[in-house]
Amino acid sequence: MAKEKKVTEITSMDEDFAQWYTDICKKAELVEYTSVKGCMVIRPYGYAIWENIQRILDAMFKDTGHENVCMPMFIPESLLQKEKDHVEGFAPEVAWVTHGGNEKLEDRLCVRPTSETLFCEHYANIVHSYRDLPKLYNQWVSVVRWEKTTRPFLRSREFLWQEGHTIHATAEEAVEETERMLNVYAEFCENALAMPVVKGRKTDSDKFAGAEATYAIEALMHDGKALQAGTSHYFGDGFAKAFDIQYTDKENKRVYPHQTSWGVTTRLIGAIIMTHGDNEGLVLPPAVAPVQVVIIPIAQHKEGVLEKANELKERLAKAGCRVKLDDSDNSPGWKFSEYEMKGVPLRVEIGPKDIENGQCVIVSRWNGEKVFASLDELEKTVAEKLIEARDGMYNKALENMNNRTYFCETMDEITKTLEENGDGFIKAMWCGEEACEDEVKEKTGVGSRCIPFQQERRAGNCICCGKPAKCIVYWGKAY
RNA sequence: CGAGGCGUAGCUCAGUUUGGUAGAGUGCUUGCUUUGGGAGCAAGAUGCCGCAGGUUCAAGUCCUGUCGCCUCGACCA
Repeated sequence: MAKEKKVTEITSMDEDFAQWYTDICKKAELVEYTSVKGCMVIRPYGYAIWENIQRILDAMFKDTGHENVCMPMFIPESLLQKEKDHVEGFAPEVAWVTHGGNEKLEDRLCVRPTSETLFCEHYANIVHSYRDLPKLYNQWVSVVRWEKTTRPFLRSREFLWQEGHTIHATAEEAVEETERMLNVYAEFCENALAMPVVKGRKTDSDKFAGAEATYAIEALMHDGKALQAGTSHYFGDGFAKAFDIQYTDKENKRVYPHQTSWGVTTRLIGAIIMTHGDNEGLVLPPAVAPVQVVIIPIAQHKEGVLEKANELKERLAKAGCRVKLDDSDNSPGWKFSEYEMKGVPLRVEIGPKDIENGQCVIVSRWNGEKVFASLDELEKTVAEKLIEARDGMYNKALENMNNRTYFCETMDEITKTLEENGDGFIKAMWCGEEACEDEVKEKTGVGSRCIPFQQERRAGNCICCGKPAKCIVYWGKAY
């Protein structure tokens, strides 16, 4: 019978989380593989999610005073090598262009893995006076990092992202910018993606190559693994010195400016999948869902059903809703499954019986709740249900994160906690020494995720060496 | 890059042990009947068996090489 069909079935996440993830990517028509490893086709439905992410974030960037620019995709090797830590961090995973046509290039070109060096070269040209500062730039492009192990959205060799690059007169201003943008990311994740995050600073060993400080938002996935959802870096004047960017200040002195960079990537789509998805498939937060409401006519061949369905579609579209009417001749049951798999937040069913009663059925994807709604109040009810979906999804994800966050006082306790409860966030005190950080990872398998801004003192000593602790740290297994 | 697994129809896979006409389910196309949880019947189309060599009268099957994908590690957004 129908229920035995395997083709469209999604592997249960308890059975095989990795396969569940891959199934959703394919069956929800988000991506398709290509003949180049790690380079995927982002299909229309997947790309539409990215477009919504872009649209909302871009508005937030503009609101905070940023301008979009576009840098070249190639970086000459000589330019990449100007900042020592930076090149060391990225060189192992860059792709090189060695030929132009049949001619071998004198200075080979790397395909940008990130664009700090290009922005620096540019800033050196255009920043001369304190009057030229700050420059608050951002670009939406793709970058290439030749990863060995690849997974759709989480780790691909080419990925889409935005990279903000700003340059300021003072360190204070730059630090402020770094924090501001991390907050923008956190706000976006929590409001638009209904995804709770932990804001914090990365330990020194985990800093971006060339940064003075790296901040990150960390999210916890359904399987208890952590995912870095966004980063913001403070560079101090290190890049300015390496690239010889100087300006004349008010006192007519030549000084170095201070820089930042910050980015989020299509990995956010992976985060959405693994934060909200369930065994029926994807569950999309309304703000970024390509289709917010799907209308499914029941017995659509019957007089008046399609007309009514179209009328509802027009009304919802007019009310500002992204709405789709599926009048294909697939059975209603097929359509239910299809749009559940694709994570459409709300389903509106309209059939002869409903029309007779002046109502329709509204089903929420995130909790499966089914209600009858008066057709007169359709717009209002749909709007309420969409808000309810965002709030419900956020609270559910927050509860999952809280339930999977543990405080530990000894290394053995970490091991025991992970064994008993599965992966999650471990909160533990730390002395600040890299040796201890390494030892924790080696002995328990969890790495430091971040030093949260929201500090608490739950014990006096470092979990590893027992010396006085400096801070509490979130530890976890990461994607 | 280390360890393991897998490449046969759009998809999931059988067939490989023991060489002998290329298979199933699902999907796709057409028609009719259906329609409140992946509908039914009938007819039809679809294959460089990952790629390259080799052994053989004969290779999806055996041998060698190679490429790709998946899982787990190490590295990373």
